[in-house]
Amino acid sequence: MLKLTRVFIKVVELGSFSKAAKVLNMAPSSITRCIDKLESELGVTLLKRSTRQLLLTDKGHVFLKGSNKLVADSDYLLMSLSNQNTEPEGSLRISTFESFGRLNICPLIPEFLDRYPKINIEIELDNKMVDLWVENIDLAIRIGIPEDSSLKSRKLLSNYTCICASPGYLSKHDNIEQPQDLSMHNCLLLNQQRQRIYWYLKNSHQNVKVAVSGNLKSKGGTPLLEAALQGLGVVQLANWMVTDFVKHGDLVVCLKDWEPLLNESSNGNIYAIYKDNPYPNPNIRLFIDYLIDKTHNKKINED
Amino acid sequence: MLKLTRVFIKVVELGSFSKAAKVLNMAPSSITRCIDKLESELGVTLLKRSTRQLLLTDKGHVFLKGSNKLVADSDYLLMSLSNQNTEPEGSLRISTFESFGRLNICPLIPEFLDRYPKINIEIELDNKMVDLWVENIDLAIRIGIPEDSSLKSRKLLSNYTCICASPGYLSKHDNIEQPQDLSMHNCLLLNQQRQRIYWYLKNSHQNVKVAVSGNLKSKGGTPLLEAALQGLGVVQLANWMVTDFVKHGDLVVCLKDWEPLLNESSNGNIYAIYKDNPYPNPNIRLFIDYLIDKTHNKKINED
DNA sequence: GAACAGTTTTGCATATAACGCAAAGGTTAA
DNA sequence: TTAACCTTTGCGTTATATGCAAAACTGTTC
Repeated sequence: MLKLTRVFIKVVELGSFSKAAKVLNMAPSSITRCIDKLESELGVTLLKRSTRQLLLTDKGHVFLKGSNKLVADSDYLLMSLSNQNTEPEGSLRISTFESFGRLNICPLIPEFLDRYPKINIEIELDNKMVDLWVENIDLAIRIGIPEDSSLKSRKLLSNYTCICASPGYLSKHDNIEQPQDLSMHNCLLLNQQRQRIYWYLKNSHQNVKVAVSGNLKSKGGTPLLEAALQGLGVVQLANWMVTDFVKHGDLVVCLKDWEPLLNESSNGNIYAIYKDNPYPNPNIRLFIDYLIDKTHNKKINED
Repeated sequence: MLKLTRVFIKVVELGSFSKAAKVLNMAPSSITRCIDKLESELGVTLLKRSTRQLLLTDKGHVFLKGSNKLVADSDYLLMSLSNQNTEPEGSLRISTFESFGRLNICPLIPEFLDRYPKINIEIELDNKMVDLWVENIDLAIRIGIPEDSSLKSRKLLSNYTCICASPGYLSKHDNIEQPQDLSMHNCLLLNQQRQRIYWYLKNSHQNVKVAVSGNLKSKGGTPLLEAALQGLGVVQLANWMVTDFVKHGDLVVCLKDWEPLLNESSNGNIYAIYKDNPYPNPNIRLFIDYLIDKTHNKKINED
């Protein structure tokens, strides 16, 4: 029942069975069955379902409120069994991609360690894909959800991007008025896992995919940002990286009527990834909750 | 997990796998497996097991307390989904100290159950200090307010006491004309949590504390009352216990110009104690209101 | 120390539940 | 009306739960 309740909460949170299925690494049909079973056990209808939207019933609202508390109490109980009202302590090994770690995670660590001085954090900023099991990483911060079913993920924030260049670059090169124009520009390319050769954009009535190329590639955004600031080319970077530069006029957003995506279907979200371990290090949850709290309250340059 | 938790609670309550199996209509081996699975999921040992007895580990105690709360929350949530504004029903577990429960609570129960026939009451009369969370007691009746901040209390009535002895005892022993005289008498002592060795009295211009001793001690007032009636000694008991005996001359109040106290500063009040639970069993409030109504309208031998 | 009675545990076979794939059906915006 | 996306259903496979019977364990009594 508690597992079913967790599924229900995730479904409501994402407003979709299939989205919840992705996050929970389950098939959509299993989500359907879980909600069916929960409704059957409770004897009430929780959701008015359609393929396009889910609506909470009145009883669904009542149950959601109570179930959030139930799950929180359960989590707390589990945690109190491991910590026994002691001050959180122990180690936490974190891997995060460089730019996000440097700009958004590292600044949050001192306050966390002030709050929990007995916790030791080991953090690596690098842009290679790490195997959490092999390298014994407790927590990785990544864009997108890994397909590895032995890992769990929790969304930290969305990862909106924009395509921008410096005023200097734009004054010396052809105008960029539509996506295809990017082909004629030096595009600074983010390498992730495989070589990126397309940028994807969408607006209100179409999605396009543009073949792009350029003379600078990097797995992380930092070198690309620096190159763009110096007028080397056009770059697609996350808003949390470039917002301040845009504000100061060091970078100009191009193709404002289009939303750039990170792959064919989405702009990618940033997730906390951790091992699906029946005996998890409680500091993992502690740090994730801390991050969620910080990201939700501060809106780390998400939009 | 919730199902496993319910099995655990029943096992602890009955102190036996096989007894729990009978009540839950399961095979004993299934109980073993449920507890195995629960311990595995939690990563802790909850019970030291032998074929003759089960002992809760420290972590088992922690888990028991939290699991009772979890199950109560879950039950409340289920109940709030089904019927609202319908006839009160469900269970109510009450613990009260023996003498007060026998004399003042038990007589009120039949009328309460006549009024709410769908409620089931389980009441225990005993003088040990119960942990409401661990023993899953909905409502305890006690003298004084507990220091446990997870509990709430509501005053039922004051607890005036008097010091008395039987005429037979008094005719065979020295007069009791001032508090210090009590030291020379066999005083029947109420044990609560720690050994009582003083009686406290006050009048219009002074408070005194008298060291007393005697050859009979009990946690509850009933054995002391019986011994006093038979001339064994002097006793300090609540008025609601002795008023009728005083009226019939079976007991004589001593030191009428002094008011006996239960501790250094007060005579102690009687409180209804219940868990500070955001989703309380509504029957608790119902019963407390009923008790308040009865005690205020009837003045249960309060003075 | 041995016998005994009651209890938990283990091995095993069977029953039940969970799960994902693929196809069918439903919904809504264009 | 069509297309895209989503939920649902049928089905086969896999995983888990369950009870029976026997073994092992525990504590009391003689």
